[in-house]
Amino acid sequence: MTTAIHGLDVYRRELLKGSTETLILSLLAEQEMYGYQLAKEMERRSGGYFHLKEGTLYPALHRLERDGLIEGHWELSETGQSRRYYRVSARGMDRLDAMLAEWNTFADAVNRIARPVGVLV
Amino acid sequence: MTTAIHGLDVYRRELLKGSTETLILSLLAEQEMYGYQLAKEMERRSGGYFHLKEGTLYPALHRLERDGLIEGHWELSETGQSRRYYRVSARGMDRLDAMLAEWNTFADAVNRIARPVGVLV
DNA sequence: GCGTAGTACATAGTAGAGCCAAGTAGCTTC
DNA sequence: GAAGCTACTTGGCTCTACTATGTACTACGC
Repeated sequence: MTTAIHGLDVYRRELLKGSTETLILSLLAEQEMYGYQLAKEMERRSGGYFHLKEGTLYPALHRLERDGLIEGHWELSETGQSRRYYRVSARGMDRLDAMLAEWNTFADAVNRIARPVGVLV
Repeated sequence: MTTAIHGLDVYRRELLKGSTETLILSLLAEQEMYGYQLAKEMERRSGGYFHLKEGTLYPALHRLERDGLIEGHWELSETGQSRRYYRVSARGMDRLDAMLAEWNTFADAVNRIARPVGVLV
């Protein structure tokens, strides 16, 4: 019976909702990257915690590009594989700032409710 | 044009996904409450940041009860209104501990990616 | 030559959560 | 008796992460 464990898996997935785009923007703001590279980098930095699936990553990139927050262009690697590199637009940088501020506010609010004064784990 | 603002609204809503149940469990772990009271208390503590809508709150309570994490019972207020009070079950307390630990891990992972060393807002 | 594995991107379909909207119902105030 | 607050319920909608599958190229071992 994996019910209890499964509950936490769902929980982690739901936590991720709304954060993936911030995470993607954050990484691209540092450096131009293509999708696959981005997924690997995110996994590396989070110590394996974040493992973006294709069905999450690519639609998210498409959304960000559609909204004008990132800009993509094709490049051909030396091995002959096509890669789509993305960089953050000016508008995307503004949005990233706003999202990070929002994340701060959100995390503070959660801590005010879930972690009353003096309670440490 | 409210496009930019709207984007952030969506972001906040999505951030909330996966956290509401933790927040509800946290408040109920301190004290028995009924739904309406819980919503007010959450709003009060978060300084108005969290404003749970009925369509979010009550289904969430039903889910938590269905999963055996909280237990509810009806009481009649002195004004004659029926209220459903909830308290956290033993299983719910265990789950809450796991969720708070998960929240910590998640928040750390986000900060590792979105806030590289030395970058402060 | 062929199977396997890794790289790299795309997308149809599914499930779950928050929200809107509308409804029910009791109480108070005017 | 209409409005407004309290208090709970539910159907339908949207959005997002995931599953699964497909395409296509490269590299390796046999």
